[in-house]
Amino acid sequence: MGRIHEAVRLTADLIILTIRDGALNVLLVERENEPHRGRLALPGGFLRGDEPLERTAERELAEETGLDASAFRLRQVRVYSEPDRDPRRPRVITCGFLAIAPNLPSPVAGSDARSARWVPVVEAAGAALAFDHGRILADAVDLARDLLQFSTVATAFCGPEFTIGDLREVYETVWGVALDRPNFHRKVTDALGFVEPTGGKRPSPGGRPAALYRAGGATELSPPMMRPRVDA
Amino acid sequence: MGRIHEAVRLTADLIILTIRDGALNVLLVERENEPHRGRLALPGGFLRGDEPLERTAERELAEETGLDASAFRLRQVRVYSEPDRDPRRPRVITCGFLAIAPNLPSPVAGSDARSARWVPVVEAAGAALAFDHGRILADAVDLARDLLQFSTVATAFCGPEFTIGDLREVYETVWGVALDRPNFHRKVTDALGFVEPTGGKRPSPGGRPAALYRAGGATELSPPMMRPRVDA
DNA sequence: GTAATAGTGTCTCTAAGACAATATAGG
DNA sequence: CCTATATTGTCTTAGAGACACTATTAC
Repeated sequence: MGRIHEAVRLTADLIILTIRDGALNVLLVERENEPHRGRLALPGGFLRGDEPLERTAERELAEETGLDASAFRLRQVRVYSEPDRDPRRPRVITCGFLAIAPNLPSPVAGSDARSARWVPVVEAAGAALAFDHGRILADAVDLARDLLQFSTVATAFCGPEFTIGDLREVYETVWGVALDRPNFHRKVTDALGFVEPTGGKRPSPGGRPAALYRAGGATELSPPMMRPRVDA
Repeated sequence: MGRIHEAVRLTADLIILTIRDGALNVLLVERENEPHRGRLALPGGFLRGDEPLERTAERELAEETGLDASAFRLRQVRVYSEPDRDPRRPRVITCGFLAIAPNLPSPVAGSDARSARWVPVVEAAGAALAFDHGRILADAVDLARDLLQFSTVATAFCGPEFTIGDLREVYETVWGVALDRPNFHRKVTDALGFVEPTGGKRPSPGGRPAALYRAGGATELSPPMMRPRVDA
């Protein structure tokens, strides 16, 4: 085989999003090796042996967060193959994988990455992440915003039981808009398979207690949750 | 670097869709080399030197169709990295790129691929394509169907000038449904930036001549063109 | 005239959005 | 009682869909 078909190395980079303290957060690690040593970066790693790239992503997810990767649905964001995105040779090309996580108890129970921590997305977008991870993060957040519109993934940001108010806060946080409470409530409870009541209730601070729900069986959301028009 | 990070080779495979004789067609080539020699496959090729994968795709598009790749908008479908998808070693991992083309004059004016030809998608889905190209094609067609819904790419299936009827046939062909003519007409002409009239007309077979339009400036379509509900 | 296709008008119905009103808790 | 949050009700309006109707050509 000719040298013209340069061999490359592939990595899977993870964009693990969650909501903490009312803000969208992403899991970042501090790089311990060159290049970009000490910079914040998305967790990720090299494709190994005979695994598909999806398994690479699952493996890294488990290593970085200590969570069972099978509980998450990973989604490809896209491939990043600019020749200068990584100075190493042979070239390093990556694929972004989006994961949506509920609010996790400790900062991160992960083993491998002692330096892993949650960072608000607005803050991460301001910081200069390693490689082209800033761009990858932005693309993943865009994807997440679209997913909220047409699928039921919003429940993945919540725990096993949640209130309609919790779910509304997910939309408001990820989209950065305020939604009408009564209309949101009706829309969500009317959509088939989005949420189903558990029968339980949770007290609200100084108000009527909210009914608890769990995620329903549907993955597609129809009619979609319309994002309010942005009048530019 | 340890052997654990096996080097891989990357290819870009193209799913070039067009409409011919009222049917959705895809450009396929007959493989001239092993593996899968003689089988139908998507056009594509290896990443070369220091180019990004997008340029690989553009290059192959130009080589296979003779068309200027800059006239097309290529979209990543996704990465296919199953270890057994290609028997060659080192592993070959590919990324699908969707291209939407107007009805081209000759079968294919391409230079390199003498065996390139348009194949109806329904026929290609039945035939056993090389590698996992059947799956890639199916994913790309799904993506195209979604794009019609939320973007203005339908005009890319048409030439520089087209009638509303032409555009309606694009939707009907790709979605495989019949659409209401009056409602479609109003919807398209009312949407901002979707189409703009050229002032010209084109005679219809035994009917009132149709006004000609060209693609408008918008890329997003809002409100989206709703695909009729499928009652499974 | 008829046939065929292009385009307009109008009605119904679903669903989004605004917002009033009611329900249920803690103080 | 008041306050805060959850939930239901009601009205308005945008837009999808059905379909009658008009317009413009070829024959």
